Amino acid sequence: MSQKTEPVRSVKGVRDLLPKEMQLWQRVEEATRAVFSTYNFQEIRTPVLEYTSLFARSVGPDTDIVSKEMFTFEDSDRESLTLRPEATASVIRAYIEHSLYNEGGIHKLFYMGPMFRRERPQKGRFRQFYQIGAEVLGSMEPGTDAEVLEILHVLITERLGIREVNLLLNSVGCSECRPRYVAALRQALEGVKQNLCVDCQRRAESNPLRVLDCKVEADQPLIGKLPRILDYLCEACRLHLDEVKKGLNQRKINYEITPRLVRGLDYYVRTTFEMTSGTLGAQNALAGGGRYDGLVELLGGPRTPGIGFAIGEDRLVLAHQSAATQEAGANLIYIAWLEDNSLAAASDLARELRQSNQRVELVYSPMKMKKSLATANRLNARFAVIIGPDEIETGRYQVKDMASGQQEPVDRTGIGVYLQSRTG
RNA sequence: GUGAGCGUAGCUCAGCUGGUAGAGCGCCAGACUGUGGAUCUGGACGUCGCGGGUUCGAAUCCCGUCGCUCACCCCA
Repeated sequence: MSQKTEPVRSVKGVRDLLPKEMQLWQRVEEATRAVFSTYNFQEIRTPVLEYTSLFARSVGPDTDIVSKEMFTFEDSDRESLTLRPEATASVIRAYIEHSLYNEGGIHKLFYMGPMFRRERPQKGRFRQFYQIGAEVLGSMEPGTDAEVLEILHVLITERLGIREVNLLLNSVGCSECRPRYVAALRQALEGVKQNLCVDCQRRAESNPLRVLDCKVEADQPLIGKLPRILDYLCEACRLHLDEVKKGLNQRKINYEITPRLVRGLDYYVRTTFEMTSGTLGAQNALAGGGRYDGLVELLGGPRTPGIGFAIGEDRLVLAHQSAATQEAGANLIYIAWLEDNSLAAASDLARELRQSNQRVELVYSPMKMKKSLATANRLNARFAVIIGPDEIETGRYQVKDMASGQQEPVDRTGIGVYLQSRTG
């Protein structure tokens, strides 16, 4: 009889952002643009689709992102394409491809948009997620690092009022000093690794730095005794870190030096950081980033220092949610018409009000007064304009303030001004 | 990739040890024929995720499967 067809549905780990939640997203994005603008950052948009080799070369072939989390497929001309898992590589690619370095000076760029990683979804983690990011190209000054961190701080804690925020700071050294540290770490692990969890035993071989990131309680005492990268930094890296710390102190931005902070992308050098919030659940990283002085060169451009960060917008919205409420129909004007012959007058008025940028709702189905006002109420309208035979005849429409219930007749010709002055 | 929990009305959920489906909210209508948010009355809406098994009988028990959620992992 009624054989129901299987309804279509969305792909695992991706989701629709419905109008109700989009308000929050819009507010977050507006604040973001405003902040970036004050620091004279300019927006850049790069494609979602890139050649796979871009990420293999920049992010690193042995990272989790590249080795198991990318949406990669072969195009019909046999080219391997990938849905971007992050945007720094793309921004650098664009910087090189369009020879922006020839313009001279420092490039300060920001972007926002969807990224894709094929992970198992959970709270704050999706397969299509959104990042807001910034990249500064052409400055190796520690003052730049401090300003980049200042932007994060201003946006997240000051502008968006997110609570329980921690800024974790570390230096992962450079190509000169990091290998020395990794060697020392490997050696130290040889002695103790049989007492660590199975994951750590594996990491000790494949990626010793990852051991530092282990969260297993029983492993902590042993990990605490491992060599610290800060003790192995070369002179230049140590000075750089000191200057960044000074910059943060001067700005009165709280941070925590975290020698165990390791980033999941291979291109980072020197300054690395992460911002977490206790309001988020297990996936508590709100933003992360660092310096990547060798990346532009690695991707075929001129030697150019860089630093940047990426904020997880989904998580930012999640954390922002607590403090946010906004009525749907702010300043909405609802037009309640009563008889067929008043519809024309209603739609004329609607068009006129809209021309002066007022938000107007006009429903075309005929309704009784009672239902019409109930609709206005549900839409959370600020005013209802009542137009019926009496109003048409007198040329004065009833304007009702929905909050107070008060209403008064207003001259047809003066309605625009009347409403304008009351809805701001 | 691994583990745990959960899939019943638009939403939130109840339904004990098997007897064939309920509440609240929401929605629609009326009480109130040109005045909303309160109240009352009535109404519509369910392949009980899907498939199979056990049984006279399954939302309930068993197996499988799909989906969602959270956690591990990893990261933003």
